[in-house]
Amino acid sequence: MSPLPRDFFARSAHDVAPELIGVTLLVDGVGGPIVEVEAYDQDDPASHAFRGPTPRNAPMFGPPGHAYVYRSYGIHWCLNVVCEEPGRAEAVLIRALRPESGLERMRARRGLERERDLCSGPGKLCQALAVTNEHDGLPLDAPPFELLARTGTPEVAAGTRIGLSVAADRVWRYGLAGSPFLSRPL
DNA sequence: CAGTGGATGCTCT
DNA sequence: GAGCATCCACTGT
Repeated sequence: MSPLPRDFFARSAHDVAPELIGVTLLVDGVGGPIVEVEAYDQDDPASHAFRGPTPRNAPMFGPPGHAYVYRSYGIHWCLNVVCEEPGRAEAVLIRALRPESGLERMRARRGLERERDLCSGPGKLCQALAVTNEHDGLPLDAPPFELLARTGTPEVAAGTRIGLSVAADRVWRYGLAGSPFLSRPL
């Protein structure tokens, strides 16, 4: 597998999101192919970028191809990849992946055995891959990150996003059709 | 299964 | 001071 092209993220999050399904994400060698993502753009009331730049969302207004990591509900971390429609702040939330590499490290970090539950949600995924605010703003084409292009063309399904109190009806969630590693079916 | 509620900390109003 | 881009344990069918 080869690294993603450098300009992969220099596009709208709506174009990038479905193409991330099947891309392998590794952090310090731990991870696997992405099976679920959600897109967020600047005109989106559910997006952290909606109300303009703040200290927290600064990476979203920075160059594409970098990580945006935020704390969720005071407990979990969530990982986004920053995209760039020219002049806009956009990102794709990585919600789930199929555990493939570093299974034992994932199990130890999660305190779980079941493979299906290791990375089936944004908070779980960050715990399994040990992603924290220390990764906020880091480039995705340099260690500890590794993104490997997919080899085939997976069947991508779309659905509504999860856990939102506004703009919950937008069909901006993408996943590998039928995968048992999704946070929820599509 | 489905539904409910608590944990917990930070950001922005 | 309110409100989270969540997860888990617990309840009740």
